[in-house]
Amino acid sequence: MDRFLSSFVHNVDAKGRVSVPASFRQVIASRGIRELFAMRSLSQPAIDVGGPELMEHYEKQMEAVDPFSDLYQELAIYAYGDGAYLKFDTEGRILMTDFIRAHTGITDRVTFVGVKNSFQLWEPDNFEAFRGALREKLRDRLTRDRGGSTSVETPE
Amino acid sequence: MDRFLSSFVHNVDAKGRVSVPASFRQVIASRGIRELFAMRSLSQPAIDVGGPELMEHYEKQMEAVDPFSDLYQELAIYAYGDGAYLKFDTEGRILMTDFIRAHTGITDRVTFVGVKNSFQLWEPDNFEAFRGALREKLRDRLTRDRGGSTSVETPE
DNA sequence: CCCGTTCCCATTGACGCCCACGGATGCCCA
DNA sequence: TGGGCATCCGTGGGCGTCAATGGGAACGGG
Repeated sequence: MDRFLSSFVHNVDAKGRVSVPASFRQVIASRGIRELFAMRSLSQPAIDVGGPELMEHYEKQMEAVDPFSDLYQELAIYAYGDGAYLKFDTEGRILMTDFIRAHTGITDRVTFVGVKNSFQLWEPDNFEAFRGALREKLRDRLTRDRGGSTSVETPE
Repeated sequence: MDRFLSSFVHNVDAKGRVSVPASFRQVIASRGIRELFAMRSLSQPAIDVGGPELMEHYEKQMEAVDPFSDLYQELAIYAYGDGAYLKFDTEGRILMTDFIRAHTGITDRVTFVGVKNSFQLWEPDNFEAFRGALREKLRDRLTRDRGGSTSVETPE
């Protein structure tokens, strides 16, 4: 039970707060994550949330780049300037800031999606559409690769 | 929590004052930074702000240049000539001087961008445009040469 | 003496902490 | 096996605190 799994839809209250799923909080605690870090996903209208590894991932990549190059500077701005800390309140809730809303389209509901070592925040309809498209894509690929006599069934 | 992280937009009042984000002031205090340096970014319409390491960073960068060359002279003038020490008032605010405004285009709002060991001052619209372009650039790089040594990969 | 700069105080709006409620779940015991 | 109970979790609201902001007063240099 140490990885983020499954997805949950939670409500945003009038103050912009959302409860982080209890199971996610458990994972966070068991991993010893103290500070929750959030980054805009590069390819999706979603926010990636996780521990410091999320940022360290980019730091590692920066090590291979000339520290005085423009690319290095740009990576630094992306890794450090384009994210935010998320603070829990005493109830285990986080705030949907403008930074999150603008990138995801979230208003009054949020889908939490577990992605192993981190999780994502989505606007529920967006995620539903994305998930549907993703399934189809994967199904096509699977049927093709397997010679595709029958469709591939996934448990719901 | 000892690095400059995330970005904030603050207002400039009629006297030219802006509140430095509380979290940045906290980093400054925890690092024991006494004097805040400000100088022009070499590659962006932004001001770099930080402690003494910032100046050392510039100096290292300039070491690659012949100290008696015109380029060196020009770099020195560019970076130092218009550089400044920033003083806080009792409220934790700094002044938007003319040289800051001229280089960045800042008028009545400022974006503070954390970049690990220092932070930057941007005119909000400029930064937003820059950030958008940067995201696109990094995303292209990600999808184009996947697995390449210089590629940028997202976690998971 | 005037102007710019720094200090001090007031306001307001956001955020963190506290408590309260209701539904669902799981547990215990008959 | 089924009913009742305790607990946990998601949710909502009230309140105190602090940060961001704005304006006025005092100070100092030119």
